[in-house]
Amino acid sequence: MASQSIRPATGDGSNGAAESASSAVFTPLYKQIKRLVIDDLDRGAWKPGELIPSEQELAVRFQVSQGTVRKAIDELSAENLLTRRQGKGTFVATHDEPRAQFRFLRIVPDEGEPAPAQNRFLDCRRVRATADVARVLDLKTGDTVIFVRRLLMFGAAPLVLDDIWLPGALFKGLTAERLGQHHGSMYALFESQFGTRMIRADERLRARAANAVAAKALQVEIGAPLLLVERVSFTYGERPVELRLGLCRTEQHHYRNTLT
Amino acid sequence: MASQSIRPATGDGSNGAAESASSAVFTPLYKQIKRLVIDDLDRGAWKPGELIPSEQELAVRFQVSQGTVRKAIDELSAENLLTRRQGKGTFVATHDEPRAQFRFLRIVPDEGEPAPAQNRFLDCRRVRATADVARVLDLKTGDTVIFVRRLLMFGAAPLVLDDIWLPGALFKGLTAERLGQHHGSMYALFESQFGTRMIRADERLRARAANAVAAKALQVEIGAPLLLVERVSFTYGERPVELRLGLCRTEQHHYRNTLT
DNA sequence: TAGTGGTCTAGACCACATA
DNA sequence: ATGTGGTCTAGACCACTAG
Repeated sequence: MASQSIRPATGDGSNGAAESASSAVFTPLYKQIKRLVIDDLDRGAWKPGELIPSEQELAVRFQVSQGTVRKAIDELSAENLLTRRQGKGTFVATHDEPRAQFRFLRIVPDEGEPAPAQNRFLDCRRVRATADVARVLDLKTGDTVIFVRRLLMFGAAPLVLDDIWLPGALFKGLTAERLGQHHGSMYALFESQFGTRMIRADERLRARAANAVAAKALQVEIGAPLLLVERVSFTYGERPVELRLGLCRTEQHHYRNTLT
Repeated sequence: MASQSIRPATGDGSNGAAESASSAVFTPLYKQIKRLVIDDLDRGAWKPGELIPSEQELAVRFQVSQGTVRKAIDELSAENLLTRRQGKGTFVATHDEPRAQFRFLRIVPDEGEPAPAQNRFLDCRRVRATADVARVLDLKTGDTVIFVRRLLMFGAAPLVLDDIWLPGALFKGLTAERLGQHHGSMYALFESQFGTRMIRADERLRARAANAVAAKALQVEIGAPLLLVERVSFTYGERPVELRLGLCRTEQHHYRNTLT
């Protein structure tokens, strides 16, 4: 199965693949393997947290050497789609593992260790997508989307007010109750209960004065400076699946980032 | 040269290195090679932009296979310390190449392409390090540091006000004049004229109300919300070499980030 | 044509986890 | 003992650059 233009095992070291006619662009074998594995992940052949076949098994399946499979998995591992565990095998990455806990939560306290935050869900309902929301989520204006308003608390102190929009088709049955019952990050719930895994996000950060709604929720004065985080999250295939606008107090916390 | 605990070319596939006594921790050969190359970069054996020896030559020098050198260089390339160019060779990365131009400049316009920004240097002088500055830069309180105040302009509009502190010992002779004469990024000047290359930076972002100084420089009202970016930059060996506090207007621009 | 990095293979052995 | 990923080698050929 799943062996499109992969080379037919010639035995020499040449690349007998990715060549159909004349002006075909050169695509390395391991990139093709990578693509096939991503497609399998996308269609849910293996669920988050599950063990995928061994390198040797994939090598046989795809009719390439183990080293070529290895290079493909190396990249998928670097992109946080897969997780390697020596002696055990290779697993589909998940938002549950503590290692990935703060990958999508960049707000941390100025002093001390990042403490676990509590969610308070202020709203959760089905609405019609505005033109803006529809454009970002690649939907049509008026399509059903789920709107969630969440207050993130660090202890007793309100820290972030998030407005979140999700495609209704992917998140049927999402309610404030289910959100409240779940323990762990929202993305962990999304992947385990709705089969949608967030693998990348683009963010835009700005400073913005608190409006009335934000001021009340975050317990600051109207006009107080807040950090606005606009996030679009993507699943496999660069498909956008979440729009999130977060307003954050930054007197005792900050958004951390590393430039490399 | 430079062949410490590297294996003495046994010919089999085993790892004859990194083993001195009994409870020695295992360190892969390619990690050792990587370390040696970084040390060479640190001591300036090859300057930014220069060609380093070929993989084959390094393999002979270090008495390992080309594949092992390759893996070391792969990682250094992924960390932006080296740049590979097929057919040409491997080069020391530099802040001049347009590819790396926006690696340390995350402020971009909401609409349209990132336009080149102009610098206006408001101040540049030698001062004594305060306790805070000394701690961050790993100096002693009272040590000489260079203080630079810069206004970053997008066209005629002031965008970012940066206060920058640099270790005096590393940047002797840095003046507003030399800063003004140089075309290109500050980091490009630092690496070409002072031999200090920034390879990583940690940032903390907050929202903050404009004070009198910032309001005047950025042409906003006092109290207007600004994005505060606190940056500590590092050179080889995790040595801090720059503290930067930037205040940024974000009505028409934003700080972009990608979570992966 | 020669030299560089890029890909691919085959096989060996090491480190780690589990039974 | 077995199976997994992790490292290392040796050698071949491909893609790209430049003299």
